Amino acid sequence: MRIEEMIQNATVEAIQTLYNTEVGIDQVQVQNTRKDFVGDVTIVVFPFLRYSKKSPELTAEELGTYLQDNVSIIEDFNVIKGFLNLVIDEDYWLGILSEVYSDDTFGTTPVTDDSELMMVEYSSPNTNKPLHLGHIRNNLLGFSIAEIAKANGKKVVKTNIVNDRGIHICKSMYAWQQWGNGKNPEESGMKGDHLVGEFYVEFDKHYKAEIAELVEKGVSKEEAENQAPSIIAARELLRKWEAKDAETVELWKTMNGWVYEGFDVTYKNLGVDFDKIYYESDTYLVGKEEVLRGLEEGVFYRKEDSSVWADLSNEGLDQKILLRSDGTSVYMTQDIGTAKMRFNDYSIDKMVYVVGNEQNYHFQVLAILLDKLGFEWGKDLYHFSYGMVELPSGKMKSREGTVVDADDLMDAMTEVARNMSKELGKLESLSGDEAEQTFRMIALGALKYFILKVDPRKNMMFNPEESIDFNGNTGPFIQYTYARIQSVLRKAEEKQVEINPQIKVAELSEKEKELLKRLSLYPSVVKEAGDNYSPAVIANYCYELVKEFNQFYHDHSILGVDDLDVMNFRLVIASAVGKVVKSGMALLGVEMPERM
RNA sequence: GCCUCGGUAGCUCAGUUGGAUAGAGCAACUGCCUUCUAAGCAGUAGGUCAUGGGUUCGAAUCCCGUCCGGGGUACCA
Repeated sequence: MRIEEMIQNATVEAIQTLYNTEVGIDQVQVQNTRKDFVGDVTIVVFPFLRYSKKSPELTAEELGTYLQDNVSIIEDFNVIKGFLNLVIDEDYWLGILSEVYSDDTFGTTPVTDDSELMMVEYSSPNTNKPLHLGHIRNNLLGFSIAEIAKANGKKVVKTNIVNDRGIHICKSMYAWQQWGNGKNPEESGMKGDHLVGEFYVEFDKHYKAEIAELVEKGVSKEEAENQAPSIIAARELLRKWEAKDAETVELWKTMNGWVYEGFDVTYKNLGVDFDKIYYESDTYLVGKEEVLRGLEEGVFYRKEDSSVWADLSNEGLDQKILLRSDGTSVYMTQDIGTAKMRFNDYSIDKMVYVVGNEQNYHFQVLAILLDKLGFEWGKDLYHFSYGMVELPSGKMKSREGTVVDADDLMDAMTEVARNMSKELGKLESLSGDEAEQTFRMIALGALKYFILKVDPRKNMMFNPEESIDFNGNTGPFIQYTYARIQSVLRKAEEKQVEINPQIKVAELSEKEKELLKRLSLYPSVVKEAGDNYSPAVIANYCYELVKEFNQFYHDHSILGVDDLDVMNFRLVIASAVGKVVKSGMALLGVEMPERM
């Protein structure tokens, strides 16, 4: 049992005995004692004054006495105003330490046969352009949430819905036909997704010029946007694609193939993966069928222009289109089909969509629509809604080229890591390959930590010039500390020092005790991260732990002490910190280098 | 207009179900590499928690108003 629960239970019991009142366990606030006070955990007694009908000090005194007498690990207590500070027996913390040292799965819950199955959808790229910084946040969050769920004992299926059809890819296809001159990734040496993205931009350039030309001739802007030859051609391609025109489908397959090859590289570099991939081209028809079924069953209605709508005014929302007047499907249609297919394929207990907060409304509607269509899981969907990534220059816009490209960013950061490492004279003993691998690890560690340490729900600012930082509260700082711990452990091994996790020392220093207390928190941190879908909780915990260790490391020599018991004890602490940090960072997808 | 999310140091962010004197990092300034890795450590400085009220033993945190910003708002995804 966790110490917090233990004390909560004992306090409930104390209040029952002393004041003859039943209180709920969650009414007992147990928190870590603030640094400047004596004690390890603190109970706030203000809420109990109404039962004790005594002053805060007296109430705390009474509770403290009871707890000290009845809970074996409570050694002492003191009272300051309404705060009851409890001093926990050192043996308790030492017990945690040897647990961390010997249990490789410390803090995690094993997956069993009857574990809940959670499906996490993330990434969800369009196939007309390469991945950018916004996708990076999505991918890192999705991957991390899946890992955190696993650590909390859930079965997880990571999934990706690829938006491989629609007007966007037709724009790239048309531009390639018109101005591509048969360009392809092999001959041009360009990454496939970048190549296709180039034509998407090309399309937009021509499209804009055509609009301007028409407006010049006196056509209204709205009409111009519909009459521009490029857009008409792109729409024609979409129509031909839906009609399964052989040539069009062939081009579509080829260009998507280029994009997938490119995506594979990006995903691999980013360190994310998927268990099951769905394609919109497979799911949109299922969605259409479902909408038509809903129409027959009277939950949707058709307007005179033959478009299909859902009336959500009873839910406090407005009308939502489900099929266009020309019968083609919209975004929502596809999501209905995808959901149906997924629930057919897996027995999903929890469906999580990792999608930006700009789509909050969409998912609110999706849940209601699925519910209306009779899927009992509809209202249980969880939209993990994360904030946008903003640049100093403002919002990223693909078409305007104001995006930070994912591949470029990773390359640039690796470059910085390499230069910095050389400047610092590090890793000179490693082979070129090993060093290169470490540079990448550091660069990705910096990027992942930077993005995951902030509250996912909030918008975040990314300044490409300043954000590539390797000092302070960063991934590399954590990696660096880990590498130093490994270095100490290697040296201990060279010296043939045996490590015994059971050994005790006469007295714990303040810093040592702080470290043990923090280590004991890891399981509840993992749980909290799982409950709140927040990798940031883990990132911040790891930083605090590592910072604490670094201070310890500077004040306490580990291998330089004469007392073997003390050396042993400090080695156990170092090793335990290393293990927890590695485990925690793995939940963020951050790898730990053995040296750096 | 309506809906929704936000506003904490110059900048980027933390801040436990309301708890003790609001914390980190960056940037600035001071020290510390002959000693287990200085991608580090120690220190100085930097705050009317947007703002006005309310709730109570206690508010950055909860409620209401105002200001500022992001996002959404019927045939883009």
